Amino acid sequence: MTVSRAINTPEKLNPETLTKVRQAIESLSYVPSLSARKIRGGHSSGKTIGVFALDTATTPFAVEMLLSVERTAREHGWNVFILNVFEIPLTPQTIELMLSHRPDGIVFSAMQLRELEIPPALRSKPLVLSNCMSTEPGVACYVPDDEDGQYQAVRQALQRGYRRPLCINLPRHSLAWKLRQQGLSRALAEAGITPESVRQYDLSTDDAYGETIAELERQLRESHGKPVFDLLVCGNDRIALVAYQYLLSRGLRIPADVAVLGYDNMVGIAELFYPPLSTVQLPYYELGRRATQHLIEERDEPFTHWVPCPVVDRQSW
Amino acid sequence: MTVSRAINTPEKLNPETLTKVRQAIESLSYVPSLSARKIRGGHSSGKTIGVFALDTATTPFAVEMLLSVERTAREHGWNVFILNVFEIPLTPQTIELMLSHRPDGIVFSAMQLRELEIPPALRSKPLVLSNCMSTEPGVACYVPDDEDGQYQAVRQALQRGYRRPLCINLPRHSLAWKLRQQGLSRALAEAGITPESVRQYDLSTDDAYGETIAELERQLRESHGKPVFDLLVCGNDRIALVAYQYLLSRGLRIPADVAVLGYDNMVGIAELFYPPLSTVQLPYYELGRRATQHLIEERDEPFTHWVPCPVVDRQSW
DNA sequence: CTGTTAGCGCATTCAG
DNA sequence: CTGAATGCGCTAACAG
Repeated sequence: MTVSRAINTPEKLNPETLTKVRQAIESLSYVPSLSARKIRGGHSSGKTIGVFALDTATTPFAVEMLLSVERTAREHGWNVFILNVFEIPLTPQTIELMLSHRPDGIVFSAMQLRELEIPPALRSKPLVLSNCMSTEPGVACYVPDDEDGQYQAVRQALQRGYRRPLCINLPRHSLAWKLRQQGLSRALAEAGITPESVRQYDLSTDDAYGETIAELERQLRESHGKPVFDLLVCGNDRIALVAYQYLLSRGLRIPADVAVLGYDNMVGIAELFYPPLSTVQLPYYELGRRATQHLIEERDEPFTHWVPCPVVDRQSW
Repeated sequence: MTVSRAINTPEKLNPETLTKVRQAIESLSYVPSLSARKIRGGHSSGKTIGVFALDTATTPFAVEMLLSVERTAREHGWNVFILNVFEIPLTPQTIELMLSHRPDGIVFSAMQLRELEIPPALRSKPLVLSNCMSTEPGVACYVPDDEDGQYQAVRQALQRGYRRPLCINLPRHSLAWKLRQQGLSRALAEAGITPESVRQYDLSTDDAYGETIAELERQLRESHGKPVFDLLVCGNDRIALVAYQYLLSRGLRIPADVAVLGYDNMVGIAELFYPPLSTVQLPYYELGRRATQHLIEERDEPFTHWVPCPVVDRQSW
């Protein structure tokens, strides 16, 4: 008991006793058992957040979101437990593993923005989604404000004088597609450009490679190598990467001949574009942070929270 | 007690009782508490591996290593707890947090190959390093066999007829530098090329951007745009990415004018090179898997285990 | 086959 | 200020 007090409420101990206990702790390198603390229920050792992480393998850039959950939680004295999952729906075993940790709150995070079904078993606890949305309403979720992100970016591009955009969009079925279109339209409208006049191509899958090149080739062929577009708006940085190489290899200069705008701001990659890529940042860190705070502060706002996507101003426009 | 048996040794129960218990479990959606199980010490619920993960923020590609730890452990009924760390040496708090989970074994993993000092407090438990090495001997570690990886790749390139390589290497102080040089020399020697005759440039920092372009520019200027090298051996895919864009923008064709060889095989990126990048794969998944098995099988082989780096044959050579 | 006892490590409560 | 009793959820060991 005295040891317990030495650790949790040292001020309640006689200084001499405290010193002695501390020496013992030191020499034995004693550390209290988290399991034993948790079992008692008295949350003196901090509560626990359980995190489901989807798509970590395929989209590692987004791990920032997990790091921010971990950081934010720890700053508030909470513990975090991350469970990587590779498929949805979650298997019963996976859910049980999560629940067996007795989390005080659950974060469901997807590295790739998606909509998904939340198993009822999870709704018994405080739950928040990060970078994903629930098919059913009544669940708090934090997602990138793609509408505004795309709007801001295109608006800035337009302000710089570009007038003839070509868009290579994410697949139409993706959650972001519609939002981005709205943002684009809003910016276009403000500049007095009719949406119908802008060239658009929707990728059919997430694989950007072949189609991006094919579309660019088509556009360039039509105009004998001189692009009729002066701004290439890409659904993500991966598309932009492919486009860059293709454009560069055709002797086109970026941004002199054509400006390029990405989306995502892939950590450690976007800076390596030649020239460095102007893009819109997916706010992974913020997503994780806010979702975590939602849990910690026991907020009751079971709706969609839009997190701003800052425009990252580099040299491709 | 009967519930405990229903879960752990159902065959010891009367089928009727079992059914009843299971119904109760179902209707209450009861899941045993991991903490309570762990506290008892009897490892009926599986042991626990604690993982320190360093550099996760800056090098997210390597998360595969963490996923394989998680998978491998789970396949063997072990639990995993990952603790991301952002700096070394580890702070006492971080170490305590790890220890408070009472792990049965510890994996120290670095996303970026490095050498580091292991705090004595950790050596009290079974310990294994993944993608990093200890400054002191006597610690088991699993690291990429960069010597052989570089050797294999250059050998294959030489077999394809390339004869005048230019190497843009990792910084000289990096752990991989020497190994790669040895592999390179071995391949060169086999082909009868003297190491002195090959052009080499060592990056001064991990930031590839400026120096890579400057070096390429220098080389091309010397020879009036016609490269005297027919093979560009890059210390990593990021260097290759920068080089690609520069070469392409100078009207050079890959691999017709110059072949490019990367290193790392960055997931989701190397495929997007135009043309797709031939590179050497850093075996993150294997690193994690073997390190984990080392712990699970309680191996006693406290030395460096070299894990092969497969050559990934794409279209840049 | 099922139930009882006991104890894992900790912290709340109450006694000294 | 310090200690003893108690119970958290679970299961090994033993009793019925």
